[in-house]
Amino acid sequence: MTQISASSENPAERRSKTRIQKENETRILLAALEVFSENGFRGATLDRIAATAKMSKPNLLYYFKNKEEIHVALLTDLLDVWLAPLREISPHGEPADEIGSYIRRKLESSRQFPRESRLFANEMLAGAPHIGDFLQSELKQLVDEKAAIFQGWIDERRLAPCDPRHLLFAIWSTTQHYADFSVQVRHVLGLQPGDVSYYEEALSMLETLFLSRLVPPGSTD
Amino acid sequence: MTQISASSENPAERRSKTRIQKENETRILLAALEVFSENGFRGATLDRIAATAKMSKPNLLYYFKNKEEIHVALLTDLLDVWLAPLREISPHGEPADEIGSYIRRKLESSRQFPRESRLFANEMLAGAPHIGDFLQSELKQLVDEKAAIFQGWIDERRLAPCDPRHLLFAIWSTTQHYADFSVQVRHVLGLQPGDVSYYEEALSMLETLFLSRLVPPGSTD
DNA sequence: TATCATTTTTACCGTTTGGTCAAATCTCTT
DNA sequence: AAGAGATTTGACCAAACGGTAAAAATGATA
Repeated sequence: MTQISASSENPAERRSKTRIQKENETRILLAALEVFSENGFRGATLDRIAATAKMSKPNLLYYFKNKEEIHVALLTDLLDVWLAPLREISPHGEPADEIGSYIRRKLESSRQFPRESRLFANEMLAGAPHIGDFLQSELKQLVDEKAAIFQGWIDERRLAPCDPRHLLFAIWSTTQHYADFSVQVRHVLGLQPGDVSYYEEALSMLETLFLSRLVPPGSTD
Repeated sequence: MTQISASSENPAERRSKTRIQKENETRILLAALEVFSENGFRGATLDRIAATAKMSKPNLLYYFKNKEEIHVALLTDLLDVWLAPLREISPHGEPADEIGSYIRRKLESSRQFPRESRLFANEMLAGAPHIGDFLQSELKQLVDEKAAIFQGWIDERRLAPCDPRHLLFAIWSTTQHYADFSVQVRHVLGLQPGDVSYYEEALSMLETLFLSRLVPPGSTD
């Protein structure tokens, strides 16, 4: 009697993945990330994903049963990456340290995972049809939790009075901007297509903005 | 002899537009803005634009010769809206006033034209295939000009030392975020789909962030 | 009201798209 | 080396896609 393997003809439902299966799923997801992050869900095509993955379309559909399933797999992976920096914010540190290191983590995430960031941005622009539930439940809950930390600091006069959730929005937008709008950043700075040297200047700017004072006290202050 | 009208069969090339033509072009552009801003150029379809405009597809193509021409028309209109707030920055005002009013203009622009903002964002995410030239020439030039103003203020110690162009990036990202990521903002804040009441809190946050001090001076500062 | 230009519709075309199927090939184990 | 299972491919399909042609309907004007 041979070893029992999953009876399903669908490789995704098999108990343990083969070497080839692991390799190909990785290749597909990488190619899909490239295509989805540029054109969004509707603008992406299976043909382009297959071509990018150097694989025939039916072969691609042997590993993922349809377009949506690939997209969901990418988004699922993405959400962990997206949340990780936020989770690390601690109520026990100094506000300046905690906010500063959060900004650094977020900016580093933009540099390391620009396509993931654009995938997320595309999903937002489309009205978050696939991750609306996540935003309303998991993310909202985590934001509420971290906002409470900020509010504690505000009450202790260790942070300027402000809406903590909007402070988070400001950190998200400024850091993600360098991934999502990298074309614009490069064009305006006069850099070459692949050049990402602006991240150091970006960090410097964001630390000035969030942790020190941009406009000195003056007559109109 | 009857009045000479343009001999072309293409309504776009006629000298003066008829009432119906003006109405229908407006309807089409409005519908196209809706569809393009949600799904990007590739993700949008003529069928959906036609349906949104309550018009048959061939009728739509009677006014615009193809999909790209509609997109170009939208982007052309958009760029003026996008640049307008930036142009107004003056070297003669106080830094805090100029930056403050620029933020207010930008944020107001996000509130009034969220779909235009998302259209722009979609174009960026796709790698700016249609407006890359604009970014490299017109926008870069204007940014350089305004950055020089900021640099002047920095030299005069009226603004903290920072890269002026990254300061502009920070203003762009934070203000546009409220249009581009409005779904996320609403979900995190627990607001209803149409609710845009967060713009007042947003302005308050951004004024605190850019014009005053977020983290008070402390031991770790 | 007759006329002519403008506008709208119906019917269509070739291509692209998401996806299926069965046969062929490959890989791994015995 | 053989058999079973895993993988890959080519041929195909229906629907959606961008777009066209020509006729029909409407509007403006004399």
